[in-house]
Amino acid sequence: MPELPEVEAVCRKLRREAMGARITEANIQRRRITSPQDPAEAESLASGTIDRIDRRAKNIRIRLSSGLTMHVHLRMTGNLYVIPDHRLRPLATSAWFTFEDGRALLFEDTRGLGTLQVRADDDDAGLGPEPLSRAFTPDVLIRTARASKQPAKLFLLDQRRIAGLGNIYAAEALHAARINPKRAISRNNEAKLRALHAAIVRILRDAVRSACIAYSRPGRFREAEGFSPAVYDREGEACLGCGRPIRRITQGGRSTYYCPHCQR
DNA sequence: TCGATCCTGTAG
DNA sequence: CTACAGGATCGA
Repeated sequence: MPELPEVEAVCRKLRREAMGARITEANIQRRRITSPQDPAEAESLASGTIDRIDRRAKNIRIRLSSGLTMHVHLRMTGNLYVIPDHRLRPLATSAWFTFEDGRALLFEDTRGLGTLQVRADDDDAGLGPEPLSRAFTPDVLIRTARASKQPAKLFLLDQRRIAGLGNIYAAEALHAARINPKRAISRNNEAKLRALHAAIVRILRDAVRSACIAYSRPGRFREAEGFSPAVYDREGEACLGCGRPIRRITQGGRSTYYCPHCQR
């Protein structure tokens, strides 16, 4: 389930629970998650105390006292959280890191598509601006949009343009801005692009807020109340704007939900 | 720009 | 049984 807001929530919770912890043992359970890095190398590098935890796009970065950084990407089904004892780890464990105080940082991932690498730097090459940072201004969006021939939906999913938007929130933002997902992003006028910028920021902020509430509750689970999609996963249901049915199409191999009437 | 691919789980 | 899943990369 992780898109930017959920990753942000995971990150903030980790920051409260794992900052300053000393890693005494690292265990990569699924070899492929570190690819192309050798799992043994990742294990040997993941030591020392945790100095900083932050997020870039959908990556969680855990900075270690050695100066190295663990880069964790949860992909579709990953989750990263602290458990009281590593022996409590679930079956679908991709990696775990024991702390000096007996707790453990757990990387759980049902599908196992998530990744973890220990790298010498915060290498973000190629990622676009963070949509919730000051760098993401309406003018930045307008400039990059004008230069792209991609369909609007694929443009929003392209991490090189805007870092961190995913399938749900891309669809929601396009609906809020009344933009047709199939149409080239560059063919929208300035007013629409400004509306899109505002929609992205507002929707992500709201989603971060509800994700944080959901994740801060005891247990390791959630269920984001507070956020109910206007179009996502609502094929055939009534558009909240015009009452006509929401349609589902495929773009880039993934579902896009939109209202053909409101989003022209 | 498409389709396949990495995996497992669940809904229909 | 098939289709699909909130992600991203690769090669044709």
